Amino acid sequence: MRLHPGAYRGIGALRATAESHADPQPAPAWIAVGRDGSDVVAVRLAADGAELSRVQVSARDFAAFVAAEPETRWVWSDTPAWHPGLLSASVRVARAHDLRLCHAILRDSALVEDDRGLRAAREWDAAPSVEDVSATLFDLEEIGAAGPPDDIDAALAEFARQRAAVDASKDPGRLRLLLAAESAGALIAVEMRIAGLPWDAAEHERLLTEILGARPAAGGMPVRMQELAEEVRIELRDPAASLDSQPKLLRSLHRAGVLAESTSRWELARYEHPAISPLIQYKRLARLYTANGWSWLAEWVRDGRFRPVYVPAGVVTGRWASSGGGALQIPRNLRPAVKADPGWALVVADVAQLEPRVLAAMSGDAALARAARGQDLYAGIVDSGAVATRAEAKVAILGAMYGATTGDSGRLLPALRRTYPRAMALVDEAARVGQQGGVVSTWLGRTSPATSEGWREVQGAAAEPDASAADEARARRRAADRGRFTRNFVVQGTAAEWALAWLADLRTRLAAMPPVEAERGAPASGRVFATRPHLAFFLHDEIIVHTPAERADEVAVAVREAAASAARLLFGDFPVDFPLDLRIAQTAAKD
DNA sequence: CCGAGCTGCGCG
DNA sequence: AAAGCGCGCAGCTCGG
Repeated sequence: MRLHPGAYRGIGALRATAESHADPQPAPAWIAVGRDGSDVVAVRLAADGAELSRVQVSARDFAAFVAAEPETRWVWSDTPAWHPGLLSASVRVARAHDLRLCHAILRDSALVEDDRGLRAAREWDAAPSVEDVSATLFDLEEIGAAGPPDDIDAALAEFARQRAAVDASKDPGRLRLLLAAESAGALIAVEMRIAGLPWDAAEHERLLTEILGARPAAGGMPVRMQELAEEVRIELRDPAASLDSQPKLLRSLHRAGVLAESTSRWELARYEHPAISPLIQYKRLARLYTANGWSWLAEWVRDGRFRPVYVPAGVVTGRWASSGGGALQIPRNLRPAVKADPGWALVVADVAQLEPRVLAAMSGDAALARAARGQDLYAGIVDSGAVATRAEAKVAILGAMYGATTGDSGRLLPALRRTYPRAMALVDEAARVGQQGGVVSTWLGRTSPATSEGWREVQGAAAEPDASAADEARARRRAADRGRFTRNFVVQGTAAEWALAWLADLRTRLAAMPPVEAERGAPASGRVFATRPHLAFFLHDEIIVHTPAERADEVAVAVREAAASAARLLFGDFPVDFPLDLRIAQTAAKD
């Protein structure tokens, strides 16, 4: 699995960071920073890592110091601990190296030959810093404890370890690319929280009232929910039936002759009973009410912006997680509330079927890549004759990536194996390795966690001569679970890398666009972003850019070019498309 | 009263 | 129609 030789051409910031000190051209400088009381110590580093100079800057002068070094690559402990302060001073760095995130990658990467130094540096296994101090007194202790070390000596020592690990690794090029993309993502995560997602609270309330009925006066349930609950109780002939407690509801259903084993929607739907339909409706509304109702709106939307905390690499596969506000779960029916400011527009884009396309590319499966040539990969699979319908193609591909063994999906896998042997071999091999306790890696070298002690104990117990049938069954089950995890890891993780490259490249393109006049700005987006297009949302394979309306077409081009760059950066000239569904609109409503 | 664990459901 | 991956969050139950 060599990286395509052309992979580093033409990609701006990512490329510059990725090539780093191996580049024969004079590269932009590295400057590592650390805190010393309220001052900042900045150390300029030569290409070989030697210290060139050291200065001490007061906190108030730090932003100006950074602003004077536009080409510099800043090496810092943890992006949330450094970037917000610069942004609030209207300074935006082009490139950074996030020591905490890069530590986690290199510590576990199978490409790193000797990870002993990194493993010993346990202080870098810290959780990310929490920079928002609008916290309660109770939370403050946690904030003090959070984050990796932020002094200059720790930063320099860790940076030296990381460079040595990369230089001695099996594939420095890939790892540099991954570290650059990860660090760019860390910048973007902070920037998107500060800019926020433009959110029309009035439209949100209108939708709530339309769906749930009038807002309760004090602590009560919305009207429509009350009505549905009443209807359920009447149909169950159980005036006291509780709809919000799973065990109680189950007992009520049983008394009414509905012998469901759970109260989940798909199971209830199988029963014929007049209480079922209003109950399912009630549950749908209750979900909206509790997860994204008026309380959510009051807590999370300020000044027309939803500002979640994004957590880069919060998922082991490298996907982002989020903390607070459920940013990764905004329900489709609330998307009309995502609305551009007056005079501004949204550019909403997502990649159609990102994961199977990534699988085609990383496995070098030309047949799957051919099926992926058009806008709809599933239609392409039908055309290849592997399966009969688009629905089958979808369930088969998902099953291949998730490790389905039964049902429609499992039944279709043999056909998929015949038609796409290389793609299937890649995921099957990932599953085999994981099942046997090994680790697997993404395209750029992020590696799955080692087995846990508990997992190894279960496997060990089953291997004993006196192991019971139950021991063996448990071990087989746990091994299969892990196989499905590693099978999915390589695809989900590589898709996350593609998305990071897309984001990073787009960020650079947007930053290069000329600003609009201040009076046409969007002040709620923050000083740095108020007058120019900026990323406002990211979710695995989807981005939303908030832009002055007259720049929307230009932004759309940039979004497409960034996707093409990401594909080239990861997979070189391998012929696989990553087509975007892209629209320019006032709202993010899905059609 | 608090926290862990479970269930169910939203997103990809 | 609901098996197979990854999450976060709300509400409930139950044990301490």
